[in-house]
Amino acid sequence: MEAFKTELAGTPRSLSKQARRKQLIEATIKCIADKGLSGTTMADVTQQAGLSLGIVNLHFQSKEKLLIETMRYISKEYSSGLTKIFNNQSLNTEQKILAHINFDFSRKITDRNKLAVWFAFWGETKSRPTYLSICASYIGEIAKNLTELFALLKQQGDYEQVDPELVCTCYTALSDGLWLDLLVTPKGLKPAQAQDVAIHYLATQFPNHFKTQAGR
Amino acid sequence: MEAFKTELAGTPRSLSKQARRKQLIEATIKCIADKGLSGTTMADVTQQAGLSLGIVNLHFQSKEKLLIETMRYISKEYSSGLTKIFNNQSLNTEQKILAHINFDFSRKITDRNKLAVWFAFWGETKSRPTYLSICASYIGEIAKNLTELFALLKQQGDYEQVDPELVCTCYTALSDGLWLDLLVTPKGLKPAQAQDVAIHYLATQFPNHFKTQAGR
DNA sequence: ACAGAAAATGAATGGTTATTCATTCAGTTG
DNA sequence: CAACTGAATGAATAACCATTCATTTTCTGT
Repeated sequence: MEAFKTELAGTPRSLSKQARRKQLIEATIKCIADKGLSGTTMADVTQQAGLSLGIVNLHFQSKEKLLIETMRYISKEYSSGLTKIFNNQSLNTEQKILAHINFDFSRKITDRNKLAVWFAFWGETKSRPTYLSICASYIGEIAKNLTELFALLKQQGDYEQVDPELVCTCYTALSDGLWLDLLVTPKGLKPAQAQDVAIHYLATQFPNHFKTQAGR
Repeated sequence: MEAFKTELAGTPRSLSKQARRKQLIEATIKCIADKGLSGTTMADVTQQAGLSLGIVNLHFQSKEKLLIETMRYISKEYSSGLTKIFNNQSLNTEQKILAHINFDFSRKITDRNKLAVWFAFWGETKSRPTYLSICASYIGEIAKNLTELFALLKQQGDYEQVDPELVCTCYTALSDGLWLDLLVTPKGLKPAQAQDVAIHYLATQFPNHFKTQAGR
């Protein structure tokens, strides 16, 4: 029986180690959202996880490394979702772009706890370039893919004046700004409305493919 | 002589107090940009200002209050600049919008030290609603004014399909996202290019008033 | 069931930092 | 110029917090 387990996705012990790390990272996300990056202590994180004080150092060696892994965790979650869409052979260009937008404003991504973590890290980027270096490559990849999708749609839809790179920059900045809005004024814009704003912009570039939603 | 001074903008003593506070706030901005919000200590701030350790508590009572005043300082700087434009009787609607954009991407506003402070505070907003409450009223006022300008341009330019409120939301989110870009990837987008992106969007709404810049 | 190993615990430690306040310094008044 | 007033200083304090590690608990293989 133990041989069986070992031959699968790892020994029970290593599986458990991964699970513990994930548990601690998710507790960290909750703490950063609740208390801010500066207000999050090891005691907070371990209490949130329902574990003992020393556990973080056991699994991550230091607080700094826990924070870096937390940043990596949400970066990967975001970028892997988009990569899956981009590589999905059964979707055409238009459907991929639509899936991209749906993902950007999905419940998973607009979860205020995670948005709080994103912006907590962005706020420290200038003083801690490590945080940036973690997600820089993901961001570059995403921009490359999205630009390519816009370029394909330009060809297919006969949109001569469209500048795919500019549209990618503009769309990306727009979604960043909408996420900030969702984070700081939850009583204002709702995710579905934020998505409508993003579509409103894309409709200006690709009017035959995207229609601004009527009313709200 | 003392009566004279007292009747002006305050006694020399109080003037000096204001100057000291400003000096400390500016030192705080520099420190937050250099070391992050969590990494900024009282020793850092006072050393940056070239003053002694106890001075912040003397003038602001506590670190928390210093941070709040710092947030208020940059909020006011931003909103008062825009209010001045909005109230400028010698500008027409189009010129006011153009002045607004120019201000948003001016050196004063896109200064990375100040952007770092903005985003440092945004990142803590969820856990510290005080930060939000400080600038919430400024933000509301700015949105109201900008929406009004877009509504006027809609009338004057015969842009029937334009939704001024939507355009305001979209423009505001777009500039937030572009500022984030300027902060985190200074090697990428430059302020002038960011401004071109913003104009590119406005050109889709008001094509007779704004033209997308050729090339970059 | 037992030995050995890994995981988890949390009290103790040491370093950091906000705040205090007795003292010093600078400016003003009579 | 002497007395007074408030600003500024920075050593001392007290609280906080990341990290360590001796001990306990839990799991694994035989």
